[in-house]
Amino acid sequence: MKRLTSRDVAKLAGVSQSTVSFVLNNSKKVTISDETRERVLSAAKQLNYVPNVFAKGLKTNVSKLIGLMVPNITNPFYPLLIQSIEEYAATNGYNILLCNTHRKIENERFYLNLLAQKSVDGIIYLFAPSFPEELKELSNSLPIVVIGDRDDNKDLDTISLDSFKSGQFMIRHLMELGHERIAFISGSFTSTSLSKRKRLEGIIHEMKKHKLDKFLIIKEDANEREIYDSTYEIEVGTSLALELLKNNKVTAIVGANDMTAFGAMTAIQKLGLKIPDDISICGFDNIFLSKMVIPNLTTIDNYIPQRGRLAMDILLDKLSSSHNDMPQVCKVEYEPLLVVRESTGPAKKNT
Amino acid sequence: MKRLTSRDVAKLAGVSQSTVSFVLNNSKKVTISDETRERVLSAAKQLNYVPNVFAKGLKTNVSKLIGLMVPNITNPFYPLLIQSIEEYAATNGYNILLCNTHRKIENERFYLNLLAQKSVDGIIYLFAPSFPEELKELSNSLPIVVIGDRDDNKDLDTISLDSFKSGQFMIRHLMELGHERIAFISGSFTSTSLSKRKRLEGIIHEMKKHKLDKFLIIKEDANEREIYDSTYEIEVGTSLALELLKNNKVTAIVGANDMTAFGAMTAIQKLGLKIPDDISICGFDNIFLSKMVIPNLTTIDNYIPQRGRLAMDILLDKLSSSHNDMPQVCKVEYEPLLVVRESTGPAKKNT
DNA sequence: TTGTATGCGTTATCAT
DNA sequence: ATGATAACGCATACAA
Repeated sequence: MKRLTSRDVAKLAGVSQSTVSFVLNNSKKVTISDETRERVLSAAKQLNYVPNVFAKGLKTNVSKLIGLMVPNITNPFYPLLIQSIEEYAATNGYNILLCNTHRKIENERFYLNLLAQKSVDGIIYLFAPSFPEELKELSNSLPIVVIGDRDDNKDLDTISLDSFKSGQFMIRHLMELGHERIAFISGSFTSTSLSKRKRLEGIIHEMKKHKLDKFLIIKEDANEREIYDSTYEIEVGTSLALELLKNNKVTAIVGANDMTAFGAMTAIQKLGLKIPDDISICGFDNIFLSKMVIPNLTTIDNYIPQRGRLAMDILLDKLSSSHNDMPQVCKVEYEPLLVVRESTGPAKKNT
Repeated sequence: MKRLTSRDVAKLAGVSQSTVSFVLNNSKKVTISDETRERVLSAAKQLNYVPNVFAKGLKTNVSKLIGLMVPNITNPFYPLLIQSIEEYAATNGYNILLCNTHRKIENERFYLNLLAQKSVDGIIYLFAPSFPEELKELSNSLPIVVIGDRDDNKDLDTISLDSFKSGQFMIRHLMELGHERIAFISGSFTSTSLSKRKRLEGIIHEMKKHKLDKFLIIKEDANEREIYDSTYEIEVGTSLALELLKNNKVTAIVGANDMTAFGAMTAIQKLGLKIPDDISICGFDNIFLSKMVIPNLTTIDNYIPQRGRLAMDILLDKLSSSHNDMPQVCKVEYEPLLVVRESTGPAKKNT
């Protein structure tokens, strides 16, 4: 059973192989009589003909493949992003090549090489790339879009969201509720977790503005653990919160993200404290769990699906528009959105 | 800037193009002097030569691509599976082509065609395929492995786990704790959720064995909703549990999976009941969240990472072993493992 | 409007 | 041990 080719279709339809190619590609440069077109089409259907990607690619140099660099697929934040990208890609005939880096630079390196080999048509990064210069260079030959934080990189197309502002927004919200003694807890800052860092900077900036920065406590996990699943983020939240509340009086805890906030909630409940009566808690990301836990978590929405689709949109745009007519770098920034739920309330007065 | 080819490497190394091919592929049929080999290798490195996949594929018909059919990537159950598969695939030079079907049969159809076009080297299904006959046919030309439930399909390689037993195990556990009035709650059974159905069957079977089946209450969500993210499973758990507890006296609730169980926990807490003192609750899947919530959830472990790796192992095996020497169907079954945690306890006596 | 002919960059067979 | 050469299946410039 040998694979059938366009030549077989041609034979059945009684035309030449090139005519088959014209018909099947809807070639505009050539006009085909309706009758031959019909014959070719039905012959192709009858034989269940599927063009050979390799031969096609060899001529056209397009693979209809998009490489997707993901830091950690088990963190619920990313599947949402992946889903929106994948769905949109599929409807446009593109497939997603999944590259889960585990936030390790050597994996990123590995996949970058692999993607080059597979000659993907484009790459989407869901985190700040570790080799920006190299990617900039690469972006001359294939479109690359980064979904990440503001200033993740100067020279690449980026769909960003200003995490600095996210931090500010959250603190403003807490201050309006009367909170002054606030703690920020976070897992260790890896090189790829720019967002966390920026959130903290925003927080510090806002606290300073009101001369309250001496009341800010920052708890960061010391051990640089391997992050293999998001259990880590939750555990860190629990342990840091427990440690924190042993020695400090705070009226609000800000988690570096929702997962860490969940961990902290667990700790608080363990200690028999009430949220938000005794202590307010909030996170970042607005992952779906944040509206499922009790109490619902106050958080910052990052426009995940929207950004995913936009990234794919930009990619498709560059792919279609003959590739070299818009050399300028494209930057889009979303404004973070505060989502107030049940886990934050007025600061407890007496302490 | 035109792409460089093996011919360029040959020129630089001062050998013929075919020699380059021999060296780079470590061809066993031919012996190359160490000196030429060295020259070719260094020339390739110097030029940063990357072989063209299309040309290579055209000759060899291998893409080093594995299609991965996933029902719903936002359900935390799947990223774990995906991760183990992807990681193992990558170390063997294979890439994962992600196909998120949203549990819709038309998407599955769509992706199946797409995968054929991309000429993947193999396919892994993470759910019971909707077109088993077609896949059986397909499996003559490329390996297909299903990770799913026992009897998901007769004729395909399957890494299964007997969900019927899972149901039995759970009921036995609850009966040992003295529970007799038990409720099972579940989202609507779609065609692709065989596991849920089997779990329920196991539950019913075990209850019948002890003549307790008239004390079993089954709550299934009526509306066939579009499942776009796993929020659904949680919400269903909450609403069904609320409804259930309004009219019925039960001492234990079994969720169709961990997510649904979480939802039920939320409802129970809302009603001011204590887990497990007033009511026991348990789920299936042992997703990472089940050991993070308070109280920890009693559940059934499904050996997710192990099964993922095994699926990839089988695929790799079939890919390497010249493809036709083991025509028999491969079936592996894992035994479900009961994981007892805090959410189940002795049945409340007085009611 | 359709058919002929060529080349894309490999691999692999056959000479040398 | 190495080089010339013929496919692989398709797209496309050119001829008819």
